[in-house]
Amino acid sequence: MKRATAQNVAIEAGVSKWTVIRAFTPGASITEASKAKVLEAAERLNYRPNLLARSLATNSTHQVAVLVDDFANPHKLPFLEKLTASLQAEGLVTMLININEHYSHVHAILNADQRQVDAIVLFGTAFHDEMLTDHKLGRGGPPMFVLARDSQIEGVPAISCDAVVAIAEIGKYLLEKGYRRPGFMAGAVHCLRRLAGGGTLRSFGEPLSGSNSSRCLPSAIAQESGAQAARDYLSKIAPEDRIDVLMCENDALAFGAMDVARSEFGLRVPNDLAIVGFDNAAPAASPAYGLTTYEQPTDQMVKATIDMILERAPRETVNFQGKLVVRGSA
Amino acid sequence: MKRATAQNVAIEAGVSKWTVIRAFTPGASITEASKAKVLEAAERLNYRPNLLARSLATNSTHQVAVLVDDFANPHKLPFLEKLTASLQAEGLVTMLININEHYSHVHAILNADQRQVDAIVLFGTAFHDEMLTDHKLGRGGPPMFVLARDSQIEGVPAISCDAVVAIAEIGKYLLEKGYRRPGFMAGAVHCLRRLAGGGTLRSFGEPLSGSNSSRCLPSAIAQESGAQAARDYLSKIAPEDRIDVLMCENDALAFGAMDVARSEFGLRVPNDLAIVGFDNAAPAASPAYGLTTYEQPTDQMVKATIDMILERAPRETVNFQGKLVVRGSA
DNA sequence: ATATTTATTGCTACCGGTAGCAAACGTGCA
DNA sequence: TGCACGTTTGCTACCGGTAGCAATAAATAT
Repeated sequence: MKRATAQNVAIEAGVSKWTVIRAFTPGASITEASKAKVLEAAERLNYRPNLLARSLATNSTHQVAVLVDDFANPHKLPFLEKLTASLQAEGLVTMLININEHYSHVHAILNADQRQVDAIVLFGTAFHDEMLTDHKLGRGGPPMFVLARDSQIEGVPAISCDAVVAIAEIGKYLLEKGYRRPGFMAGAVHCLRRLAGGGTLRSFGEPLSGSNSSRCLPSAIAQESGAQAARDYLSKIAPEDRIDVLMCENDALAFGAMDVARSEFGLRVPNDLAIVGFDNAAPAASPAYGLTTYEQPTDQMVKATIDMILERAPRETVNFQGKLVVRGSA
Repeated sequence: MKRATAQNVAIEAGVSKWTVIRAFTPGASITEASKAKVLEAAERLNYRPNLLARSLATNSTHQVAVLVDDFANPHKLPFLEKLTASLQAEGLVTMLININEHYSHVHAILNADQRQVDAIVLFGTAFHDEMLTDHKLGRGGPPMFVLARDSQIEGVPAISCDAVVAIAEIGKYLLEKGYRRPGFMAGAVHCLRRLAGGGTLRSFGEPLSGSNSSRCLPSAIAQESGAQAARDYLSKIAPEDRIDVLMCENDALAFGAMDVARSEFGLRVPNDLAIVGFDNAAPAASPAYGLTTYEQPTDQMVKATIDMILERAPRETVNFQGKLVVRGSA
């Protein structure tokens, strides 16, 4: 059975299709009598307005594309929950696009654009292709935003946690605690880093002043990668030459590293090796890990993103301050 | 700058808009010459077809709504990753809808329906409201599927992991290991349970034959709830009266319970209390937990779901067999 | 009772495509 | 040169709504 249209309801109710539409348009000019008549007919035919047609006519879909490329980070899930819930509260719906080796950013953006989404959110994902950004989407394309990562792209605001402040705060804390030989573990997805490489280490080195220089362990983003990177490092470097604290770009890496350090190398955390994460993912709070980490102000970030999408706030890069969550690991 | 339409390109290229459309329709009847002419003009104007208009005309959006209500379960994330990736590989895009106290199933289904999605997948979510299912969506609505949970609803096929087999297998294993006093912890979201209440306990009780009866600890789904439920139970029941193995409806509950048992009650797992989860979520593999759990065949389930959506397979409930993953916790 | 204002209803045109028929075009063959 | 045939192009009608003007009905003023 084909679905009923406004026209069908109109015939059923003995009015014109525009009257039917009005019955479904809040605040439209229509008498109570005909509205009731229409609603009754609509009920009989089980009519529900076609939002596709409306979107076409009004040039607004109330859909927001959210691109994610790192499903390995457990932190993504609660963040995604907040984001979707908040979007829905504003009448927006989420188009979730998984960026991977078979489905590139360009692919995703082009697709979202053709589907006429109201905005595109690069969630924890950034990319370079200026050619696309500037040219293809310059002309009437949807606005783009980068969430939870910094943006290198002109005209694409970023909504993120202030990495410099975060690093400084973590560094200060570690320094006070007496750590002097820090190491940094970064995820290696897509050439960009949330806590951008050099800058990070320098900021961290600074509070530690003349201390030993930092070491960087590259890896892909994921718990298993964190484990592997830690394994490589610990088996290669003699105990006396090792770092005394490991900062990880995200908690997933930290969990992997901690697992390996404890169970494969018998190291005590934090005594033999302290570990700091970033995100305050759920398992960090569990006594099994007790990870000292840094919590992003996700509520603020989500709110800011939506405000920009709805043009309730200027569309420009903003940085929020997170907070250090001290637990047993450092 | 407004986006270019086929009509604009047509004028630019000196042809009719239908020729423009044909240039963008694979296999359409058009000469190489005019196709090149059109593509060049399209490039100049930065034309990209409007999929909204196409969807309206073809009556197919290539969008699939995925409803999720339990973001607290870490298992959802990799599952969601697979689902989105597989959908995208088939040219389908995911509309992710977050079901919560502010946004009900009915709300979500109605919205998805009005957006003309090609299918609705209740992912790990089930609901009763037959009134809606039968009446409202009976008439030309999108097909619905329940993924990773069983379906009570007539005409809504479920794609899930065979719970009876799973429970039997777990029970058999635990029996062999000598456990005799099992307890079961179920999530209490929305009245439905994946391993439906009574049946579960009976299946589990059966292999344990004449042994002590099972205990059920109700709670909401989430790690914190698991912790709370375990805390309540352990502080209330004397050590000698306690269960010897706790089966949890999902890993998140198991993690919470294990944390509490170990760190708050000093119990050794599995010696003092064995714990079994369900899902094989990422942290289960980590030495920090080493959780014995049951892995759902997610690949098969996702594939089956998509086959049904695309009508490559009959739309009927299917059950796949998972496998027991034995680790240290039981 | 009639004129004037206002609320309600119906209308045309349009959003940007698709489907499928009809005309125009070229080509091969008689 | 003329005709049949297949290809290419253009056309009308349509998908299911929205916008905003015009006509009509109802309410108020004179």
